[in-house]
Amino acid sequence: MPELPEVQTIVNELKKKVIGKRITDVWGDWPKTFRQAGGVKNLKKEVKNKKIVGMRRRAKYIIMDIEGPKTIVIHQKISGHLLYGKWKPNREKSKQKWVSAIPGPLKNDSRNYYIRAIFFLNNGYQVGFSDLRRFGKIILVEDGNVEKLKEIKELGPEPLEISFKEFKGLFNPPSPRLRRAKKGRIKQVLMDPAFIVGIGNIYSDEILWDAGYHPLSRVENLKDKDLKKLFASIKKILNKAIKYKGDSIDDYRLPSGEKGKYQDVQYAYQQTGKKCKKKDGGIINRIKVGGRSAHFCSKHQKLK
DNA sequence: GCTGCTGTTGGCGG
DNA sequence: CCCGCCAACAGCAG
Repeated sequence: MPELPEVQTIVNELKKKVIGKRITDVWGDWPKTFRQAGGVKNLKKEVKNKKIVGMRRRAKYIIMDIEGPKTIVIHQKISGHLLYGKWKPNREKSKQKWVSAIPGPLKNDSRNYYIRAIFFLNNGYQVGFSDLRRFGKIILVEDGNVEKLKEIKELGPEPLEISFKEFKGLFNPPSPRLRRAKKGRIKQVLMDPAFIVGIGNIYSDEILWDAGYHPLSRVENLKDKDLKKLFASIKKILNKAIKYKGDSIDDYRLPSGEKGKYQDVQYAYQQTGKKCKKKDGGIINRIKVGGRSAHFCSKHQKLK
């Protein structure tokens, strides 16, 4: 699933390819994907012949600035990921409408088959949006209104951009976000984008494994030294995952179609039944927390 | 054929 | 009001 490290990787890699290129055409076949862009037809009209001038990440959103008054905002949701390649319409009768003209993972990894949208560029390449489950969203917004989008304005801070002092302030009053001390189960708090952004099911499990807290721990029970430990693990794990170019255990792939490498080193997520990598005699267990699966070591992750 | 999984929002009930 | 649960969205695996 694309979380902060995956979205950051896609932005980093794609930027190198598309900045300065002109969008010559847009294709799409799933109206819901484009609802907040006024439909594919409107999106095409607004972005055609516009140069891509910037690309950045906010939370799990990709923000693509183009010439003129509009900005493209993309959320990849569960299975979406942006790819950079060349696709041709498939002439044969099949579920697949576009087929990669470039051999390798774009062509042979089924996670890259589900092309729902294509931005055609003036260098002959295309940015394809593969999204098996079709939950992804492409939004078109006035440049000045990006931060006012309802999806963006309620978001919490970026975990890699805040100090410990700011982090601590999120839990304890006085905080601009809180009237009273934050309460709740630690896994759900980490995954709450209105509290802190970019952390989903994979990295909440990984961070809690590293920090040594059971996912059902209550944040109101954390002392300053516990918050310090948690904060250090957030930075450490997210930075490590960016270094590994994300986790491809599920649908996420790099813009090249290749897999990230974090799944080769991950500690907890989807490791049910395996021995804990701390070699502490613990086994990775799985429970439900807020309707989501939580994976944790039975030995070293303590309930607070 | 049914259940579970997944990010995010939103609604319901205790 | 707060908390926890669940549906919705879509498709595939088991």
